[in-house]
Parts: sequence; structure tokens; C-alpha cells
Amino acid sequence: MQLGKGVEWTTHICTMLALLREGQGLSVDALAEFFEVPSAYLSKQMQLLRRAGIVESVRGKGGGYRLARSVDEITLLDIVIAIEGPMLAFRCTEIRQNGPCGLKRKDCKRPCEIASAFAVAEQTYRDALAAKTLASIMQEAAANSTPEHMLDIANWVSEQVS
Amino acid sequence: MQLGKGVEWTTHICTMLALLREGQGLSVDALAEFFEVPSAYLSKQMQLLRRAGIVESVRGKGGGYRLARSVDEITLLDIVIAIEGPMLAFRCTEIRQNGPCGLKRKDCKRPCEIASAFAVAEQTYRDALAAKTLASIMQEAAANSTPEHMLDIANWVSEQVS
DNA sequence: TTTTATCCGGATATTAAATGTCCGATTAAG
DNA sequence: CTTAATCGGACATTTAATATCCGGATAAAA
Repeated sequence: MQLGKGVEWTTHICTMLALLREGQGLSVDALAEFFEVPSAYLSKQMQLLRRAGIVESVRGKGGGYRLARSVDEITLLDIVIAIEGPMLAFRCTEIRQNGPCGLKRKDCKRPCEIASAFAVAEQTYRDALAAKTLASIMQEAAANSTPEHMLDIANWVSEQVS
Repeated sequence: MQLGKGVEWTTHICTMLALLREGQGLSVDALAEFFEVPSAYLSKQMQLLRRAGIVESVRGKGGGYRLARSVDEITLLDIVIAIEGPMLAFRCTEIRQNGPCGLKRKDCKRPCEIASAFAVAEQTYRDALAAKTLASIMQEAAANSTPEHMLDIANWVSEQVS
């Protein structure tokens, strides 16, 4: 049970995009270089974010990606669902309907107790992710970082958005 | 982010093993037939449960699997960890240390805010699974099932433990 | 208008993980 | 000794994750 690398990558990237001013954008190549991740593959992950409405893209020279809404309207759950899809981690294949004592389908309108228990647990997970906004992450990051490092990043950003 | 089929299979199987009396056991072949899952692969999953101390095995003729402890001492988390391993779903590859503004390793003793947030969320998931014992699942299952179906299963079990 | 930089989407390739099978060794009952 | 069962390792297959490439669209700048 593993989340794809895209979740880690794009979450960090969202914190970068949050530093941009109105009208600015960062290209996939710049972001890939910043984090040393493969550019072409990162491009695919960014497209997933775009289709989810988390970021928006500007095509053509000088284009790039930027956030599509404010940092307090983007949660970790939004990102996970954008990258991983909406399916639950627990896959119920209804094996209670199999074998010599298998139940009839009509008697299986409600999920079994096992599937229900996993669904409840996953909901707590999602609730926790939904409660964590990009805004709160950036606030914590700022509190734990040094002024020098934040300045480094600000300088790199301004070099990119030429 | 998907849990393996072994989690669903072995959880259902634990509820079957819970029906056995002292000294009885069920063979992998019997369990595989009961749920219509591939016997050889199920055998692998059962070995994982065994190494985790959830079930115990009896080799040789007449042998099989049975629970290694009582149903209120076996949780869904025990089963998930036995099958999937102890790793967290979110893999932090420390990309904050990469690229032109990468942090030095010595400045990364604490996990970053993103990794922390995912760790907190996963802990709520695990807490929920740890709170769900096999005992509570069987109680719910009994409440939602019919006497006929429970009798069907009891009869099948007694045929197997010859 | 041409060049350049960028996203977009599809196709493809590569790698890793999940799933599934097989077999020889071991163990215990009859 | 034969039979039935787990154990563990090796292997095979299938699927998912990761990664690359390219042609097309778009827009800015030269």
C-alpha cells in the first residue's frame, strides 16, 4: 500500500507555486530541476493536478503552472485524489458471495462488516488530509525554516519568472 | 494506493478460523475452496499471518491453520501489517534536500511538514484499524446474518475438520 | 513571419510490485 | 510406507508505477 511519488512531488510543488505573485507561473522544467525529478513524468502529474482544478496552466512562451485557487482552499486530500484517484485502498471483491456457502447477490446490498470497517478507517484518514490545507503547511514550514533558506527560494523563483 | 487482495482474503478467513473449537484446524485447500481463491497464493498469505503470530499452523496429515490468540486480541491493523508490512503509505524521499536550494542533511533531522501531515493522517487510519477487533467484527456479522447462513457455515466447517 | 518556449496528449518503454504456480523438503497420522 | 498437510524457495505471469519520446497546439518575442 504505497502512494505514488507524484503525491510527494506535487505537494512540495504546490508550496512553491504558492510563493508566486499574481500572473506569474513556473514551468515544468524549472520545477523538475528545482526538485531533481524527471521532467517528462512530472509533467504528467501536473496535468493530473490541472484536471482536478488545483493548478492552472498557461501555454506558450513564458507560460507555466500556478495555483488555481487560494492556499486555504487546497487540501492534502485534494492532491491525493487528483494524483491517486478516488478509489478506496481496500478493495472489496465480495468473496462472501463465493464458494459453497456464498451469499446471493440480492442479500449483499449492504457492504460486509469487514469492508465497512475499512471504509470507516479510510474516512478518518481522508478527514485528516482534508483538514490540512496548503495554507497551514506553509505556515508551519515558515515557522521551522530559516530566513536564509526562504530568501534562497525567493531568489530562485524570481530568476525563473523572468 | 491499494491494499493487496491478501488483506481481504485473510480477514475473512480469520472470521472462519474463529468458529473452530480447541484443537481444530482448517487446511489452506479447504479455505481456498470456501472463498474460491487460488490455493497456492493464499498459502503465502497465511504464512505471513503465521509469522506475525496471528495464526498458528499444524503440519502433517490432519493439520491446518487456527487462530493463535483470542478474537479480542486480533485487530484489523494486525492483519494489515502482517500482509502489507509496517511501512507508511506516504514515501518521503526528502526531495527538500535536492536541487539548487536543497537543504543540508544535518538540517533535516525532523521530518518536513508534508511528511508529518501524512504521518498524522496515517496514524488516525491505523488507530481506527487497531480499534477494530475480530471479536467486534464477528459480533456485527452475527447480528446482520441469518440463522440459516450461519448454520450453513457451521455445517461446512464440521465437514472439513473430520 | 520565424523562432522559441511551453503545455497537451498519445504512444511506447522500462521497471517494480502484485499475483499466481510449482516443486521438493518436512512433518505427522494412519 | 503411504497419505495429507505446511514450509520455503524458485519461477512465471500480470498489472501498476515510473519514465521517455514525439507531434501538435499555443503564445510570446525576435
